[in-house]
Amino acid sequence: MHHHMDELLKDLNEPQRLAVTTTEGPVVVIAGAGSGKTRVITYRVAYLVGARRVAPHNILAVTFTNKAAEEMRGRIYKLLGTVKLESWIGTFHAACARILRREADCLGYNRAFSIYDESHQLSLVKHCMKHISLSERDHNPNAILSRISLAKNEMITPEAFACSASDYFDQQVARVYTLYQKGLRENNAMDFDDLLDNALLILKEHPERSEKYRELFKYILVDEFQDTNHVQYELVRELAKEHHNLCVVGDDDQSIYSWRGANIENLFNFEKDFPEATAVFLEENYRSTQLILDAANAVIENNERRKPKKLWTSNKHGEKIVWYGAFNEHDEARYIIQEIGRLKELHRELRNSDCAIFYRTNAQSRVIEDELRRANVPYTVVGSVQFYDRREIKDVIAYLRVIANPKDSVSLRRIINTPPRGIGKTTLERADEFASTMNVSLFEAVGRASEIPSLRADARQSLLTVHAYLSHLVEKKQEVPATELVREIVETSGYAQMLEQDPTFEARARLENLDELLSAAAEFEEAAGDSSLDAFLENVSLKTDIDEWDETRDLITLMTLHTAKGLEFSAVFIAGMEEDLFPHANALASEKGLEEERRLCYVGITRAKKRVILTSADTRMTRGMRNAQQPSRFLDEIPGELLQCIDGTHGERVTDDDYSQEMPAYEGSAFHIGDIVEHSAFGLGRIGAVVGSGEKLKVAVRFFRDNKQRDIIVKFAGLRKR
DNA sequence: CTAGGGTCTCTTTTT
DNA sequence: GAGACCCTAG
Repeated sequence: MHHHMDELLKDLNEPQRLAVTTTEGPVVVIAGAGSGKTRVITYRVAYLVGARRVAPHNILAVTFTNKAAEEMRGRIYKLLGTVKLESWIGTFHAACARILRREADCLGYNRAFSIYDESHQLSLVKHCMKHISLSERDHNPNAILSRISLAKNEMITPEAFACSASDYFDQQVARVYTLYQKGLRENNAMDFDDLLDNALLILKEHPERSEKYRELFKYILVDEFQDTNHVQYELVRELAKEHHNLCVVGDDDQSIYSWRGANIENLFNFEKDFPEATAVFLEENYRSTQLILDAANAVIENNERRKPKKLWTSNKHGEKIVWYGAFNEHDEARYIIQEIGRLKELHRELRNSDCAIFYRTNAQSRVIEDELRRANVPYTVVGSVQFYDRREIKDVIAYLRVIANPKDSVSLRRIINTPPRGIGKTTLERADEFASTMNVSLFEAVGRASEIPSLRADARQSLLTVHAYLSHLVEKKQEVPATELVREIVETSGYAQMLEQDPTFEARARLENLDELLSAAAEFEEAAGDSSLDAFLENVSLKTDIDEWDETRDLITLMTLHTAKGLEFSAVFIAGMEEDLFPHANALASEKGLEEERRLCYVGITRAKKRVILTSADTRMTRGMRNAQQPSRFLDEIPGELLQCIDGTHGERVTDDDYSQEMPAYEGSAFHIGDIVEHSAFGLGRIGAVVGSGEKLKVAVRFFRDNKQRDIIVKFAGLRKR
């Protein structure tokens, strides 16, 4: 060990040191933004290993993203120098998957189980709905899926759910949920929620399998504790039962995942559940200027449900926060780009990678990207269309999944006719039918196509051919590394051929992406020292958005506010500071929803070290409609003396010549945003959006009578201006 | 069975 | 404005 532990502790302030050295018993650390939370966690692990001589494999450290885990691993390694770390550092989902690969056979899964991401889940839900003739038109599969997921977050089984389903919607959900869960089992698959649920099940009901983990994890650390859900909390409690050395770190003001089942109460209740817990508060901020903290504090103070605290810093006061009110979203984007250029000229040391643009919804990135591209400014978007979300990548991965787990019929369905092999809807339906009557997997049914009399001869042959092809790969998977399998699939499945025949630029890009997938597999193999297909697939399934981000490149970074949590930048731009966008309309129904939006705003502001630039637009195109926007209430919550307001809607605008063409849709018409109009049936209202022209001129009107917005086609409605 | 075109829905955030 | 999905013609 090249650091003396005393030396190490000198890097810490008083409360940080307390959080690091209180190794025995439960500890809760309330760590404000920028208060050195990561430092506390890494030093704590280093301290456990270095000073308390704890074996690394006796430590379980749970983070929110793989990237955070890797970073932590790297930092600890640096602190300790020579010690090789074989500790369990990773996300909840990764840790659970690791346990389940070993133990899930006692729940009736085999160790090659597939992990279903959202798109798999959705296809399974749709498949189940079809089975019971629920139309997708009347029942939104996404809504059903999220209801199911929330139930699973609470460990509510399909049976229990069915019993308590009171309204029509829940009753339908219950039917789907039952089938869905059955489907997962038949496919030897688990979704993200199952990873947690099943791990907990083993802990609670299979002590013979789980005792060793309680024993093993002498020290447990949980980061971002405010974003844990019920099951995660239970998991941690179970695991800590033996040794009680549980340290949780979190910040109630940064809880932003309640929609995913996260329960902020976990943090509030910790001291009740563990009365002997040591509580540590970290309120000294090392990241931002005092002015930025003042603004952030002012915003978050509007929340009722929080532990009162106030961030402070010894950093200097700093520049005012800028609010630029743009004419529209293009103007907004151009202002941001121009301002980054200005800042870079002003501060020579400022790099592109010191600047970040945050937004509430992924859709907002498109316009910003367009303008960045137009201005030739190098940028990267974290999340949204990630690499592993691309169609061709998903297709090849689906092949791999089928090979790893032939029972995975969701994946099989995806690729059975990609590239086209003459296996259409009817053929697949018949194979499906056979599978359920014979009670075998779809894969097996395909292999026994000769026994399905209703099939046409050519369809039967196609099924047998694809089955033989896949079986051949299944046999091969033991002998060759994952990289080799990827190469073979691309080359021999006809997938590459299909793309090569397609002359479009897009097909070319897809081919390149497949090469990229090969590199990714090779890279993983090298980094993990594991060339097995299962390991590669697990790595792919549990990837998080942020994991793909390469911050060493000098690019301006675009991401959602959610993804931004845990990061810091010199200059932070937050675009779309408008009512109904941020705070988002869907969150406004409840005070709780609004408070979460506010926390998101707090997260955004506190990412900044030196500068915060907030922008809003007067009108914005959403879903092909131009809408009038109001500035976000969060702007009002920042004290005026901390704000420098720039009105971009008059005078010197950041415009561009060929842009002015975008507006004619309503320039010529008699109806404008903001106009008061009268409708024969709905009465008076105010125009919020105008789209189209001539015959097709359509306006969205919010009527005063019921405050509801309706799309009105002017020609039919005989709308009159007042 | 496939391809292509037209129609419809959607957008909150993601492990 | 974009992707998913359905329908229809070959």
